[in-house]
Amino acid sequence: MPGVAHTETRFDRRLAEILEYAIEVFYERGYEGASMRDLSRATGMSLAGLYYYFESKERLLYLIQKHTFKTIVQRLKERLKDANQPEQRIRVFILNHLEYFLSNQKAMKVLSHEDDALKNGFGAEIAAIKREYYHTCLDLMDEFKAAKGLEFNSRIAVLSLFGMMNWIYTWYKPRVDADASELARDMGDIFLRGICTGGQRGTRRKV
Amino acid sequence: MPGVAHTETRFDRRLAEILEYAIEVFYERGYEGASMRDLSRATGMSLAGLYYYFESKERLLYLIQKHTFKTIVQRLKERLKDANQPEQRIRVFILNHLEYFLSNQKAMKVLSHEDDALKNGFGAEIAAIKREYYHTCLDLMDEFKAAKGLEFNSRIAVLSLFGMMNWIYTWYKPRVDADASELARDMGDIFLRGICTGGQRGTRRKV
DNA sequence: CTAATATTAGAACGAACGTTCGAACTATGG
DNA sequence: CCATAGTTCGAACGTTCGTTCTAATATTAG
Repeated sequence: MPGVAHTETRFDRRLAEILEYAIEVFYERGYEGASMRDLSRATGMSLAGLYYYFESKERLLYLIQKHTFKTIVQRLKERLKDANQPEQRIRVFILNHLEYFLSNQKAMKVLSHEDDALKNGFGAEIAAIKREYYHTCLDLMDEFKAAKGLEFNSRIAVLSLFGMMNWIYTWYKPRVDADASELARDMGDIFLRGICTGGQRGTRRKV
Repeated sequence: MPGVAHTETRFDRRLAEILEYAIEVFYERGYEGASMRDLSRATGMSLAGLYYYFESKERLLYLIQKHTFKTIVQRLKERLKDANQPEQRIRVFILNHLEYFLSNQKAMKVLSHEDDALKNGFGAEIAAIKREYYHTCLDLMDEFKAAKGLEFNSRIAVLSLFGMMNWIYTWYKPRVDADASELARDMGDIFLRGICTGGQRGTRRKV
C-alpha cells in the first residue's frame, strides 16, 4: 500500500485511548459481563460516541486481542534472532512471554480468558495467530530435543509450559511476587530440568 | 446432625439433574453468557419451573462450584491416607487432580474459568475451599523440600503446577491426548524433576 | 469568516435479561 | 375419592442490553 502510512491521525489516537479503557473494563468484568455503558462511564464518552470508533462490542474485543497478540509475537521474533543455542532460545521464549504478560497483565487476561468469546471470522483470525505462536514454541522444543537427544511428548511439554505461564493472571501480585526476569528464570528452571530425562533414552518405566 | 440424612428425595434427584444441564450450559456459553432461557431449553423445563429448585442464577453457579470442589478435596484426602513418601504424595495429588479434571471436564472448566464470578458470601465460601486446597498442596511441597533438602520457592512451584494442570481445559482432546494416569505421570515427571536442583543447595546462579 | 468535515451526544429502538406471581397440574396419604 | 402438599407452567414484571438515528458541536481548510 503506497502512500498510506504516514501520520497518526487524531482518530487513531483517540481509538487507542478507548481501547485502553476497554481493556480495563473487560479485565474487571469479563467480556460478557461488561456493558457498553460501563465503557461509556469509564471513558467519559457517550454511548453513541463510542460507535464512531468501532462498529460493535465484538469488534472491540477483536481489536484488543489482535493488537496484544501481534505485539507479543513480533517481539518474540526479534528476540529469537539473537539466540542460537536451543536451551537459550526456550528461555528467550519464556522471558518474552512473561515480560509482556506482566507489563500488560490486564490485556493478557483479556486475551487468555476470553479465548473463545469471538465468533466466526473474528475468532478464526485470532485463532490463527495463536496457532502460529504455539507452533513457534513447538519448533523450539523439537530443536531442543534433537540437540540433547531427548524423547518426550512435545505437545504435552509445550501446553504444560503455556499453562504454567498463562495461569499467572489468576494469582500474580506485584507486591508479593518476583519480577518477570526472576519468574522466567524459576519457571525456566522447573520446565527445562523437567523435560530432561535422567539420561536414559527411549525407555519407559514399568513396560 | 442426628437424624437428618436419610432418603434422597425426588427434589434432590431432580435438582441434581438440573445441575448437570447447567454445567453443560455454563461450560458451553460461560456463566455470564448463559441465560436462564438457555437452561430452560436444555432441561426442557419452563423458566419459572427452574426457580422452584434454586433461588437465583448465582446460587446455581455456587451449587455447581461447591459440589465440584468439595468432591475433589474429599477424594484427595482419602487417597493421601495411603501415601507416605513425599514424592509419592505429590504424585497422588497430581493424579487425583487430573483424574477428576478429565472425568468432569465441563464442571472443572466452570470451576476454573468462572473463578471470580461469584460475589460476596457465595464467592467467599468457594474461595475458602480453594485456599484450603492450595495449602494442602503447599504442605506437600514443603514436606518434599524438607525430605530432599531442597530449596525453591514453594509458592511459585505450587502455582506453576496448578497452571500446568488447570490449563488442560483449554486444550485437552480425548481422541488425541493420553488418559489421566499417563498425563499425571508426564506432568509429574516434568514437575518433580523440575523442582529438584542439580544438587547444589542454597546457591544462586549469577550473584 | 465560511463551508465542509470530523467528532460527540440525547433519546430512543427492539430484544433479551433475571425473576416473580398466581393458577394449574400431579402425586400422595387418609 | 377427597384434601393436601409438591411440582410445573404461561404470562408478565421492570431493567438492562447492544445498537442506531438525528441533530448538535468541534475542528480544519480555503
